[in-house]
Parts: sequence; structure tokens; C-alpha cells
Amino acid sequence: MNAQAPDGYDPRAFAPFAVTVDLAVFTLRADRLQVLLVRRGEEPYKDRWALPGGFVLPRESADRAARRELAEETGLSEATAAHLHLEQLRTYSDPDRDPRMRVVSVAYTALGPDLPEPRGGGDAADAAWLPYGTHGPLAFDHDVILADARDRVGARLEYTCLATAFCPPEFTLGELRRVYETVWGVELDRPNFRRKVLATPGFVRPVEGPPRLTGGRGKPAALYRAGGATALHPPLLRPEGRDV
Amino acid sequence: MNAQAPDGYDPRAFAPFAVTVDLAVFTLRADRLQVLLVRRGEEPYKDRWALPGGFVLPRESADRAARRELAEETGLSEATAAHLHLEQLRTYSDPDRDPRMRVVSVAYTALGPDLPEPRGGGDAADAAWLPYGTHGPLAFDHDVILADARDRVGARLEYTCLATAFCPPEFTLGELRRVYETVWGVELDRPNFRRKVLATPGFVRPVEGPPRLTGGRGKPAALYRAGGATALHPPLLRPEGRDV
DNA sequence: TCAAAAGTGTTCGGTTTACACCCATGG
DNA sequence: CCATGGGTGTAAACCGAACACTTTTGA
Repeated sequence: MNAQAPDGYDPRAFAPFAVTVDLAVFTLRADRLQVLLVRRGEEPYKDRWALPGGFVLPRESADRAARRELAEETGLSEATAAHLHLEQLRTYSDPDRDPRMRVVSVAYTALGPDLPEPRGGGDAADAAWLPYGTHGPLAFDHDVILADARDRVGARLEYTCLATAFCPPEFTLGELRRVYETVWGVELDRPNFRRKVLATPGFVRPVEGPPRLTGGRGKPAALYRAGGATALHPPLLRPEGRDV
Repeated sequence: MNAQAPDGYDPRAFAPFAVTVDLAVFTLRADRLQVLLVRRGEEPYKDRWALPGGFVLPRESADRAARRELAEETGLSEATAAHLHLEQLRTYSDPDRDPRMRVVSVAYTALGPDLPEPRGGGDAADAAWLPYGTHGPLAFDHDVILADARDRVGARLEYTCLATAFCPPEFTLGELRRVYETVWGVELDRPNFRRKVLATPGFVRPVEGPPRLTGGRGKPAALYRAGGATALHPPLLRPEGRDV
């Protein structure tokens, strides 16, 4: 957007695009990485799974649109949705990605702890959590978007505090470790993981009060909250080779 | 983009957006990080510096538009511009970012070795390389975009092979090290840097033939080319605290 | 002969890794 | 009392920072 712009600025002349947001919403349930998908009720790609999303409104930023759609389509309360971690992924703009018209889509990644079943709000014909990889081919270019989002989540666990976004407000170090293990598909050494996390300033902060609670059997674990930090230094690298 | 879409699909009804690309083009000249800026010839922000960029054409992806604008506005040959490293940064969509109309901009970061003076192609009133930080406030939200781009470049040096994009096809390890030192604003230990780089598989590949060439005074250095790798494992972390 | 930059070697100290061991709870 | 997960300790291996030293060029 610069000097290139012809004069006049007739919006209809220079506004041939629709802009949408697509959301790759991840959660951890049953020790698996799961994605929120909606089943399309109309052509094209009728009955295929697709990422939730929708049009950006005329007076709305893409960030706000993503937040709004998140609340509408997950069926969560606005307040809950407002607390979910939401992050712009990238923009997909292939001219033929939607056969109906020219649509540019800004994709977002959202993360949350074990979220409730969808449905309730929104007008999606059907919506569900599906374990990543168990859904068939998605509508439009959503397979690419979803794969990009998954890669990004895995990579960002290494050098940001993102993992806490998969946990409830108060969590044990075991839960935090299970986030890494589930997303990366590896096993981490419990003692070393604990030391590493506690040694990283601002990653987690112990909960005062009764320093104990349990999640099932075994010794009750101490509770922590997310610390203020956003970046992780030094990073928590995954074992062996990388993928990216 | 999904079930939300009302039926009918009258492009004029759902296409109130213009889409542009903005480019943050960096190069290293005179041991400084420099940015390519164009001076605006029209209102708004007349006479202010701005990032080069332009409208995405109706049948063009944002990636292609960025590549095209890169060639047009840098005055480089299409062939040269085609080899520059170009990467999507993020999308800026504040409803009021352009006072004239609703414009969503996909920002890109481009990197190149000591590039020639701009001008020649394009219709920008004026274009120049300016050391990062020496330009006044830019037009629109370009200050934010440029700062984001600069942060990203610094961060990506840590865990990708991006630094080679700042070097000519064949380069010495001294030149590569100077990339890190200039962008990060630190001094690195030469012997350790050398070992680190050579120990990273796929980062650089020695040039066969006469393994020598000089850049000035001092012992002639061996030449290298970029290796095939794109990610860096383990990462090359910058000293002391981080900024992000 | 000196300054500058490349390249090699070595030491030292902290971090990571791997694993042994004890603690607290549910069944 | 056993299985399960939490938490502490520790020794070896590894890695990175720091720095001494040699080599090869231009001036």
C-alpha cells in the first residue's frame, strides 16, 4: 500500500477481495492432540470437515474477527474464549483456493486446555474435536493450513512458554510435561524436565496456599501458574533431530 | 471461510477489502542493517518514508505480488529479485490503518546481500537504502511492520540458516559472522563461531576448487556456499539475555 | 616489520543426560 | 503391599566461553 495506488479510490475498483479468518484450534484431550473441525453443510466441499472461520466484518480487524469466530463456533462463553491463546499464523491467498470467489484468508492458531464439546453457538452444521490426523482430507486448502499450524505449535513449544496455554490456570508439572510429550510425541525425563522448567525465570510460578493436590493416583503434586515470561531462555529443545 | 458464508456470493457484497503487500527489505551495507524505503509522493503521508509495496492483482497470490513488487521497486532485474529470500511476516488489518479505504496488507520480509541502489523501475517518487532507525516516523502503520520485521530477522538468525541470505552466493565465514554481529549488535568469538557453523550439518558447504580468496588484508579465507538445511540444530543463540 | 584477519588447540566450568532412590497416595 | 506418579540426588558426558597461538596476507 503506497504510491502505487491509482488516484480516485473507488472502493469497488480496488476492492475485489473478500477477507476471512480460519482457525486451527487445538486442545489436549485423552492424551492426544485434537483439532476443532466443522462439517460443511453446503457446496463446495459439502460434508467435508473444515476449519472453523468466517468473514471479517467491514469495521473489524482480523484479530477481532478471529476472536469473535472463536467464541461463536466453539460454543464457549465470550469470557472463556477471550482467555484462549490466539495467535496469527499466516495468510493464504492463492487465487483459486475458493472456487466461488477471490478469498484471502488470515489463519490463526488457538490453544486451550481440555475444552468442552463444541456446538451451541454458531451455525455450523456439525462441529467436533478430532484427533489430529484422523480426519480425512479437509475442505479448501485447510489441510495445508492445519499442517502449518501443527508445525508451528510444535516449534513454538521449544522457545516460548506456549505450553501453559494448553493447561488450566493451575496445573502440575506433570500436566505441563504431558503437553510436551503429546505434541512432540516423545518421552521426557521427569526429573530433568522439572529442573529445567523451574530454572527458567518466569516460566511458572508456584501457587501459594496448600501446595498440594492430586490428579489421580500417586503422590499429590504441587500446583503452578503460568509465569509472566513469554519467551524461553534458554529454549527447551526437543530430543534428537528436528522435523520442521 | 466456511458455512458462515451467506448464499448468493455477489462479489460486491462480500468483497469490501483491498489487499496489498508491504515489503521490509533488508540488506547489509557498510556494516549496518539497512532498509529499503520509498518516499511518498501523494497524500496521505505525503513526503514521508514508507515501505515499498502495492496492490495484489485480482489473479495473483500475495506471494507472487510480493515478488513482483520486489522486482519493480528495487530496480533489480527479475532474475536477481527472483533469488532474494522472501518470507511472509504477518498480516495487518486494522480497519483504520489507511484513511482512504479498507486495506488489508500482507507484509513480507526480504533479505539480500549488499544490494545496488534502488531506483530505475517502479514509479516511487524516491527510493533509498536507509540505516535501520535513522528514518523518521514512517507512513501508515509501517513503523510497526518494520519493527516486527526487524525482530523477526534477529530471532530467525538463531534457529534458521537465514544468515546466508544476507551473503553473496559464495562467502567467507568472516562475512557470515559479520551478519550475526551486525544484526544482533554483538561481537562473537571467531574461533567458536567457526566451529559452531561447521559442526551444524547443512548450514554451509565448502567451495571446491581453489579454497581461497581474500576480502582485503589478512589471511585469505576459504569460501563456502549455503548448505541445503533450512533449520539450525542446535540453534545459534545470541549471548546474554534475549529481547524478542 | 606490523596490523589484520583466518584458522587450530586447549582449558575450564557449567549444563544436560541418564539413572538411582525416596515419598505419598489410591486401590 | 503394590503400582503409580511426584520429587531429590548425583556422576559422567557433553558443550560452550575464553583465550593462547600460528598462519598468511596487505601496507
